[in-house]
Amino acid sequence: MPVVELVVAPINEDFSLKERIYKSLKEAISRVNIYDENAQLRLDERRLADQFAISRTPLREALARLEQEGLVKIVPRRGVYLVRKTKAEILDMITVWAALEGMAACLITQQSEDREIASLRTMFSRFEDGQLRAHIDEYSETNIQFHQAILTMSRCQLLKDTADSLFLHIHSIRARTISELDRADRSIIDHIHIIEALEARDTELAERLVREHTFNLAAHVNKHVDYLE
Amino acid sequence: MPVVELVVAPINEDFSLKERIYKSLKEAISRVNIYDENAQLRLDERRLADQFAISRTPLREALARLEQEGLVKIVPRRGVYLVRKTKAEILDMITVWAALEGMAACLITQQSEDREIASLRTMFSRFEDGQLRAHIDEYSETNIQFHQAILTMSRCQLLKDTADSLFLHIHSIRARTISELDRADRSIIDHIHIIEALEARDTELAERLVREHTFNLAAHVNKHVDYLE
DNA sequence: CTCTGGCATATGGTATACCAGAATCAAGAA
DNA sequence: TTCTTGATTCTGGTATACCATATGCCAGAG
Repeated sequence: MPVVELVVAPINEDFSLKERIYKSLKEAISRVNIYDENAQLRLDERRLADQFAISRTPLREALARLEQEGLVKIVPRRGVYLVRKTKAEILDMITVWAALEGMAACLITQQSEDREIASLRTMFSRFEDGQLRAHIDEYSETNIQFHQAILTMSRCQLLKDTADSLFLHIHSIRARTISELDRADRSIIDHIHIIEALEARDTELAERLVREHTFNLAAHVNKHVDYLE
Repeated sequence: MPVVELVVAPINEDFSLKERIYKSLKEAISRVNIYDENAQLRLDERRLADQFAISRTPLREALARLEQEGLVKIVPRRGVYLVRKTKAEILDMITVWAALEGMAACLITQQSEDREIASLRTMFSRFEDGQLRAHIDEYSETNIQFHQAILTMSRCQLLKDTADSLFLHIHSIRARTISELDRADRSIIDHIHIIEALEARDTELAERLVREHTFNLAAHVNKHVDYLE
């Protein structure tokens, strides 16, 4: 049957400026190392509005959302500031992350199919013996993807969404600490053990390993990270 | 030394309108049974602005925050709507809640003092044998306070904050289901067992009991709650 | 009666103007 | 020099006007 009707695209195009501004700002913030001592923490509403070539109104609505998310702090009549998390807050985040990812592992052992779990293994195939240290940057990325995959496989969208909102803050920490070689070695071993526990459908072990892995990060941060005040 | 200086109140008064509007709206939303078939889900920006006697700008910034939180949905050129969660989303929330409260229980067994844990017992002293059914409404409130207390005692502020953001949605469900008498009986027994596990510093048991208790709510919702689509 | 098209209206989106508090700096007094 | 003080400027807060689209009503064509 030939097409006799005009078929048009559903058109969606995220229209609103405030939505695009929000995403754009969030993306920009994630690229700034806010813990660098020279980091510019102050944002200027009017200057930003100029740069985006929009008025302050939609920009302010985007900022209101970012404040709700804890990325910026708006101080009345003082300014808008990027928020630096304290070490205690980072540790709190890691604790919550451990709870979320642990639950995800728990769910995976109960409902995922074998081949799904097996797919986790392939993520690390590139980094077999000896290849790890040569591709440390690439591994850092894979490391993050692994944890994202765990959360996604839980099939609990909120679990992943909640973790994602923490991710932005933990991201820079994890990427920074993984570059220490011995931690990368340790990390990949932990991951393999986690995968094995998932494959064995050992709910308690899988969850325990995930938590321990995450709490190792917490311990590391607690001991070695000093740039948080 | 006599007071020779003018001593004035510390002045704080949450200045910004948008902050007060935000809280006020959130509070108002929590009082509406959005699942009632007659519930008015549509919000009118201009009418609300009139009622608050402010302009639309700060109101819209408050709405932007509420949207970020998932309480309302702003549809471009259509309107602002209160969000009805689907049953699947409620179940997801309960899953995340279980992860959070479970972690809280875990932390409590490791770091709380005995007297802190003991204070949980006193919450239920009013409802000893036979008194429960007579004060079912009051118990519903205590029930909620118990779970809040667990999260607070974890000393992980983010754990509690994250749970609080879910609380608004779960609140009405928990309050509604608890009024079935047999569930209240079961509930108080579960709570006592949880407290006993905490007192015994049995980390794994405490966490498991908390999770099971929460998942019982999920199962109940899954089976008996039909007003969510 | 049914359908089409246009107009009036409602509603959120955006731009702009103005306000008030805060910071900065300069000038003058001690 | 140092402190006070006031003016200027900067910044976020708020109000208001206007825009574009969605919706509903109604008249007119068929």
